[in-house]
Amino acid sequence: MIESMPANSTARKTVSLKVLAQHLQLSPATVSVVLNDARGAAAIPQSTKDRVFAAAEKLKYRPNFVAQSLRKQRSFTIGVVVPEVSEGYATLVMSGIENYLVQSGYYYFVASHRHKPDLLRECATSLLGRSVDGLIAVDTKWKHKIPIPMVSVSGHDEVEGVTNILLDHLEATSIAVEHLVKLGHRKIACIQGQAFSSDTEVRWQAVQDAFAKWKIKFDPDLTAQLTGDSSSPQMGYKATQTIIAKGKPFTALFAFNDISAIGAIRALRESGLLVPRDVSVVGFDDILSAAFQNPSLTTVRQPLQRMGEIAAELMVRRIEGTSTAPDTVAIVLEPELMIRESTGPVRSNV
Amino acid sequence: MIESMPANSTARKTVSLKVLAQHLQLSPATVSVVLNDARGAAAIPQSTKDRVFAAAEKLKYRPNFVAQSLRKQRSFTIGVVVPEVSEGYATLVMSGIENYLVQSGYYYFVASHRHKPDLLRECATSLLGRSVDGLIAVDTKWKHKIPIPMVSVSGHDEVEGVTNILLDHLEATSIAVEHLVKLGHRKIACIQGQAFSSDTEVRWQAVQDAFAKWKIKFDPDLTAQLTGDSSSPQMGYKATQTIIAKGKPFTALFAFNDISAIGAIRALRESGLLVPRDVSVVGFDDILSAAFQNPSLTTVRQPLQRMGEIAAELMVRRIEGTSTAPDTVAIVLEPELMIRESTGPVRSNV
DNA sequence: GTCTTTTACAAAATCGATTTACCCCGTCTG
DNA sequence: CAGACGGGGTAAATCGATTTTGTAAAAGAC
Repeated sequence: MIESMPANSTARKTVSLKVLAQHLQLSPATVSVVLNDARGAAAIPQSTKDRVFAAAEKLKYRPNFVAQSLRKQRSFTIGVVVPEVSEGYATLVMSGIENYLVQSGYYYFVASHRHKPDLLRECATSLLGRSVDGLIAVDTKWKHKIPIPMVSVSGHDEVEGVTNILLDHLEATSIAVEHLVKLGHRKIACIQGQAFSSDTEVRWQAVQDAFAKWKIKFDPDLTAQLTGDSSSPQMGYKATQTIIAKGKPFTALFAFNDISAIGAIRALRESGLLVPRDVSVVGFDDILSAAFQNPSLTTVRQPLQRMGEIAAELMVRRIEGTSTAPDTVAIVLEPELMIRESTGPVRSNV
Repeated sequence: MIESMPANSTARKTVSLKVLAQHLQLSPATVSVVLNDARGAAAIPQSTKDRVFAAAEKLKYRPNFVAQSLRKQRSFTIGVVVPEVSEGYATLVMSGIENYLVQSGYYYFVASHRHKPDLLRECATSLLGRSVDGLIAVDTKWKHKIPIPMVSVSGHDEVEGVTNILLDHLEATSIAVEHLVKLGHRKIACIQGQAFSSDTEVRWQAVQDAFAKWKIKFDPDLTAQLTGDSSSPQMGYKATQTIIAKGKPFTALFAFNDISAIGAIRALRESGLLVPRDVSVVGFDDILSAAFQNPSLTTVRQPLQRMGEIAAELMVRRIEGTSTAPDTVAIVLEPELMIRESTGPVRSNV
């Protein structure tokens, strides 16, 4: 440290408003007003404005985001709470959220709670502490009211101030069951979601309704629930094994989601049942790899990416106060049945 | 607005340091010193400290993060740049990054560039503008020097100040080819990665080396490159079709990654080739669904989640100045061959 | 008993913006 | 010619912390 710092040091400090103003022989206030075209900017002559813009450009002035946030009490950041980052469901929604947010100048923090209630509470408060402008919860049960706007994707709890974005589950299960029924299936096994999943209860109720509607007899022995808190196909694999172990015949299986359907197909295959020859399998979600399974998966498509986009849009609208809708409202999206190879007509000679 | 605000309004402002101090009849400075156990706290008697802590607890004082960031010139936020959010590769790395970051009190912004160079530049500057403390690039080619610490996962460019985390590609391709050779394969087709993928070049070179090492003749006709900028299996499907169309026989296929391997299997099946009976297929990455394909995928496992964790750890160490390693350094991880159902011995009667 | 320390705090500067409230000067109006 | 008005700005407050510096009073040293 004997030598003095060379003048042309590469460690160029970022220019602040103050140095920009000094350089212009103006006050920071004026420069700020001009750059933001704030009220009062009308009084500044165009010549001065041009000088300001030119200098800002030349010195590459970028307002400090943190300082701006502090002053404006807005962070242009929203928190996204998901069960797990490395999961097809959540990432599709996140991708939709991002699509919308980038174009609106927002960023987002992701926090995952791994289905642990205390972790959920913790990441909520820690996001709040980070001054996010809003919270989007994905596939997460949420009971509390929070002091900032909140949008919930596939949350089914009605909480004050929370906008829900959901799939039409009645329609979803109905078209799936209808598809199976029209293929001749009557004995339909079911995989129920994990207790912690926000869709489990609603979807299960909808399945019962669809069974009733299509006059399918409901058999508890043809049902198993996903266990464990991972989202690996392993869980669907195990669930299917327990159903098979009961020994009751069935010709179709309606899985809670694609991940479990994939595991189910493996379990079926290992016990000598071919899909779709012996058992037709229907999944749920239409994750990216569903179309490329072997056999490719017939599944109920949730427009997950779209749901993310809508969530983000609603969020931004609520934050910026341009929302016309009441805060607590539900947006219902329609499912689409993707018919692929994993379902087929029931074999009459079995 | 005629009635005055009720005293028990639910709109409780968050308590700032100032109101906490007022409540304690102390100055903000003192309270801050106590709460942060800063130098000078030694002089404060325990009784006062206790009062401060108690009041902070009672009023639920949470320091304003934005204000803290502004003052400390540290945002405890790092930027993560990925090609695409909804992609198995990136999400696994992200999940590892998150694992480490939460426990260190950091959050992260995700920005995706969809392989567009201008978008990449843009999201870099916009993250910089958000005052992130560091940048982690995942599967992204990076040429520029930036004024903050940077860690690159699977980046192969040597840039000053950038820490690289990479897989031992020589070993990776070697064990894969060895596996195929030992099964009797000699005619091995290859799917090359997209030009924009950061691993493409290195891996391709490594494949050539492995072929030389195991004395496999390299045939350009048994090679196709992934096209398009999506990461769907569709690309592997098309690539495989072009290889098949050439009409040259082959008994094994080494795909650039699992996604393309999945598409490849479909293309093979559609042209009447069974996996692994007629053609063995090896993937790369070991994404979550690889084990649950049908047939399950033999693949070279990259410890993606671990790589994310290491990236995050290095990043935090560099930010906090506790890194012992030089900034520009490469961490090399070892691959693992996951042998599953998609590979088998070559049939002698073909 | 004076001088120096230590104790126990508080005032004020700072981080980098935004925003409110003025101020000065010239011109126009009555 | 006094007062109003508008053009062209600036000083100072503010957001909510941290940090440096300062300063009374009490305690200890000699």
